[in-house]
This record gives sequence, C-alpha cells and structure tokens, in this order.
Amino acid sequence: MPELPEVETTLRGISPALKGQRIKAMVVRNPSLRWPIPPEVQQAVGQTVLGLQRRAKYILIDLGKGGLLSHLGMSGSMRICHADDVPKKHDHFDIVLESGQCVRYHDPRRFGALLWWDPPAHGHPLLKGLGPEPLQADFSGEYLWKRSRGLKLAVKNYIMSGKIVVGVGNIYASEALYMSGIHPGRPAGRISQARYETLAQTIRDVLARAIERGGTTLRDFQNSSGEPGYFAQELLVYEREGLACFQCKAPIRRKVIGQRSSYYCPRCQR
DNA sequence: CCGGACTCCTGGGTGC
DNA sequence: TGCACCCAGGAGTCCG
Repeated sequence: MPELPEVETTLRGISPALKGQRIKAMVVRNPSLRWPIPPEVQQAVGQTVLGLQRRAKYILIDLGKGGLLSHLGMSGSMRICHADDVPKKHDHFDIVLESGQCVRYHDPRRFGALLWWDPPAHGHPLLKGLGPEPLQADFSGEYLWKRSRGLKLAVKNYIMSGKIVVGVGNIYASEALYMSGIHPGRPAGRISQARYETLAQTIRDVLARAIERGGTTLRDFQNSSGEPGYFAQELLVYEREGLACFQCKAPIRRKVIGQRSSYYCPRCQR
C-alpha cells in the first residue's frame, strides 16, 4: 500500500500525539510481522519521544538512546486512538502514551515491521545502502543519468530500486514515467541526461502533490485519523488499463515489468 | 556486481 | 453460496 507520500502522511499524522510524550507501554498482540517483533522494543517503555523522522518508507521514532523503526509494508497503517478502544482484527501493536492516547498499528498482510534501533539510526542494516531522498537536493536528473550508464534494467525497476532513490513505489513510478513520456520498459542505460532531468522533476512533482492530497487510497490506505487520501482521483495512468490516455486518447496499457503491473500510454511513452 | 524470481500474508473481486 | 483463481500500494533474500 504505502509509498513515500502515504508514509509521510502517516508520520505527520502521528507526530503531534507522540512528540514530547512518555511511552507508558508497548502492547504487542501479534508479533508475527515480516520479522518477529523483538523483545527489545520494550526498551521504549518509560522513554520520551524526542522526535520522529522518515527515511525512505521507514518511520523512525527517536527515544534518545535508540528508538523504534517501523515499516508499513503493503497494507499497514497507523492510527491515533485511545488505549482502551477495543482492538480490531489485524491491530498488531500499540504504542501507549501517558496521555492515554495510543498509536495503533493495523496490517492485514503483515508485511510491515516494528524493530528497535541503537544509535546511530542510519547505521541500521535496513537503512544502510539506501539511495537519496527524492525530495532532497542530492537527488537530480544528473544523478539518475550518471548511475544508470551501462544498465539494461528497465527504467521502472531502476527508479523503484531503493539503492538508486527511495520512496518511489509502483503507483508513483508509473505516474512519473507517464508524465515524462518515458516507456517503463526502456533500458535505464539508454535514456539521455535531458530525459532524466525531466524524470527527476516529475518524480518530485508527483510525490509532492500526493503528499498535499494526503496520499493515494486505492483500497484501504487510511491516515492516522482513519481518513483516506485524495490523490487517487488525480492518477493519470495507474489502474487505467483500456481507458483513454488523457493526452492522446490511445488506450492505456498494462504490462507486468519486474513482477509488478505497469501502466503506460503506448503512444506518449517511448 | 548485477538482475530476475521467489517469498512472506490476507482479503477482495471475478468467473464458473 | 462455494470454490478456485488472480490480483494487490514492499522489499529482503537467494540463485544463476
């Protein structure tokens, strides 16, 4: 489910409730996420939340002497509720605060994660080797172009690889490539620097706009208040197979690239 | 060092 | 209704 805009939306939603609060309890109802929730997360109890940040699609909660690291996987969401609200099916853990509120993690498919990190956070194995953040200055068309020389990999897989740039998932990769006029299956090494400049810009644009709309809700994404995101109505190609391209009216195609559905216009994208 | 296939899991939709 | 099958927003791991 969640790509960068949905994780950012979640982070912004839970931050006010968490910041400066002391953690009263860590309630784990089902530890069977992608990796078992380790006992070390209990170190959070009694600690005060100093801050939160996002790195790629990971949420980092800073508790001073380390902290929590969570990933939403394909179907995860976090919601602010009261600690005594009755948990629903797939509500796997709670971060209970002294305020009486709690952050409740919901994840039907259980591809998400809750782990503990010891300082420095960027030394965590999952965060090492990640590429630049697409909304920061070290991400550019020149960078994309330089790193792609000689690669035969499809450009869609290239921009979805966290080693190159983080946070671009299946929806926004399709959208940015459409906006750039680049065919998703084109070998990454056979795209000019000028076209990569366009692609870097469209990646930034689509992510920024999606954050403004609170993310994309296709099926079940919810923000920390239980509301959907509104970017789905602005999608230009994703899940529009057979419908007319907004630019040229040709039918949008779906093709599996790297085991994932890719949507593109066969006329506008080369 | 690639790059591609496989894997973890539940639920919703479709077609018979 | 039931059932088989396909598909889904991620990404680490393994293998050639």
